[in-house]
Amino acid sequence: MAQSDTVDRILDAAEELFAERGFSETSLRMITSKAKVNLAAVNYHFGSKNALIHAVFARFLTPFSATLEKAFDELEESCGDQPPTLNQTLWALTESAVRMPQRNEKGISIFMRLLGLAYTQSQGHLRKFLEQEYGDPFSRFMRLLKAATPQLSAVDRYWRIQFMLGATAFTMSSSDALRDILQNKTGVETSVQEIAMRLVPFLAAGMQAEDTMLVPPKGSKVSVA
Amino acid sequence: MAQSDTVDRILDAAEELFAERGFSETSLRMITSKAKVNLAAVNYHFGSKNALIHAVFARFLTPFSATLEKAFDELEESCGDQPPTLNQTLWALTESAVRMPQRNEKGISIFMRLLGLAYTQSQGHLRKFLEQEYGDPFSRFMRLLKAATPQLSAVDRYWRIQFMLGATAFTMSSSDALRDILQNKTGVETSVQEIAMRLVPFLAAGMQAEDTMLVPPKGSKVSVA
DNA sequence: GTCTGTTTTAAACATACGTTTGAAGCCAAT
DNA sequence: ATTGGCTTCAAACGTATGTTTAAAACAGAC
Repeated sequence: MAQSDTVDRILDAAEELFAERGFSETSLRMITSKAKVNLAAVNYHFGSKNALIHAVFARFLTPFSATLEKAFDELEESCGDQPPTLNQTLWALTESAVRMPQRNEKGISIFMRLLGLAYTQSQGHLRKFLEQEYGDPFSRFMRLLKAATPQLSAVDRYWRIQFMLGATAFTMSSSDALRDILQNKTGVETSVQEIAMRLVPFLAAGMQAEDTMLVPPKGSKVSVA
Repeated sequence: MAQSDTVDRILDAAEELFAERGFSETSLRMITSKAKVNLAAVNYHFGSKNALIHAVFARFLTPFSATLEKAFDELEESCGDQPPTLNQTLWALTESAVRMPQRNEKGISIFMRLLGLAYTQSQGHLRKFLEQEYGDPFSRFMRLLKAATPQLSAVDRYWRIQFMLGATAFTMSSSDALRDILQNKTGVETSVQEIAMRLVPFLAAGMQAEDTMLVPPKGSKVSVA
C-alpha cells in the first residue's frame, strides 16, 4: 500500500487485467477503476495505453533479464571451457524465472501469461519493444542452445526451438485456466514451479529426440516432399 | 469467382483477417471491405460477429472432424484388440489435417493459427461453441492418447498433452512467418507437411520422456513442493 | 501565507465499433 | 406488368474506446 502511489497502482491493476483478458480487451476505464485512480492518470503518467503495456513488461523484464544474464554467467563459468548442457541451460532459465522476487502469490504465473499473450496476440508495437529492449539475453539463450545440441542440423534445431517456445508460451499463457481444470477434475493442486518441472524434461526429451521416427509409419499417405 | 456468393466471400475474408490479426482486432468493416460486400451483410447473413466467428470455424472443423473420425476408425480396426501406439495416433491426426481439401495454398496454416488463437484469446463464446460442437472427436483423441501412454500418471499425461497442444498450435499458428525466417536465413524451403514430420517425433519423444529428470540438476535452488 | 510546479479531477472530444433501420434493387413466379 | 420474398445498400443509432482539456487540489520552498 505505502503512500498510495498512483503509478504502481495502475501497473498492478493493468498487469492483472491484461493477463486475465488480453490487451485489446482491457480498457483504460477498467484499469483505472480497478486501480481507483482517475481515468486521465494513465495518459498523464505513461502517455498512452501502448506505453503502459510496455511499462508493465519492463517492470518485470528488466530485473529478470539481469538475473538471467547473471545465471548464464555463473553457468558458463562453472562449466569451464565445456559448453553447458541442454538440461543445465533450460534449468538456468527456469530457475531465474521462478526465483524472481514476486509482488504477490500469483506473481510469476501472471507474467508467464503476459509473455504468452505477447507472442500470440500479434501487437506489432509490443514485439518491436521487446525485441529492442531484451533481444540480447534472448540471443544468448539461443547461442547456448546451439552449443548444447551440436548433434542437430541447423534446420532441425531451428524447428525444435520453435516447438519448445510453443509448448512453453502456450502452456504458461493459459496456465491458470489449465490448473483450474485439473483442480476440478482431480483435486490436484499445481504450482507454476511444478509445471515448469514437468515442462523441462518434456522439452529436453523432444529436443534430443532421434529423428529416426521422421519416416511416417508404414501405410501412411504422407510423403516426404 | 462463380456467382459472387456473399456468404463465402465474407467467410474467406474473415478467415484470413482473423488469422492475421485476431478476433477483437478485426472489425466488421475490415471484413466487409476486404470481401467487397456491404457492412450490413454480416449481420444479415450471420446475425452477429460472434456467429460469424463460429461459422468460420465450422466451415473447416465439420469436414475435418468427420475425416478424423474415419481415420481413427480405420486405425482402431487395423490394430485389432491392441490399442494404437502413440506414433500411430499422432500420425492419424497429422494426416487427417494435412490431407484436408484446402481452399487455397495457405489453407491449413491459416486454420492452425485460428485454432491457436481460439485457445489463447480467451473468447468465452468460442470456447463453449467448440466444446459443444466438436467435443466428441477431441475426447476420442484423448482416450487414444491415454491408451497409448499407460506408463504415465494421469497428472503427467494431462500436462504433457498440454505441452503437445502448445507446441503444435503455436508452431502451426505462425508457420508462415517461421518458414519465411528460415527461408531468408538458410535458403531452405519448408512445407507444412515437413513441419508436421519434424513435429511428430518431437512430441512423441517429449510424451515418452523418462521423468527421472524431474529432479533439478545438483546445485539447483528449485525445490520440489 | 503566498507562490510554483506537480498531480488529480470531471468533463468533453473525436473516433471506431457492432448493430439496426427502412428504402431500393433484384429476380423468379404469377 | 405485377407481385412477393430475398438480398443489398446507405445511413443512422447507441455505445465504448483512447485521448485531451482546463480547472481544481495539493505539496513543498521561500
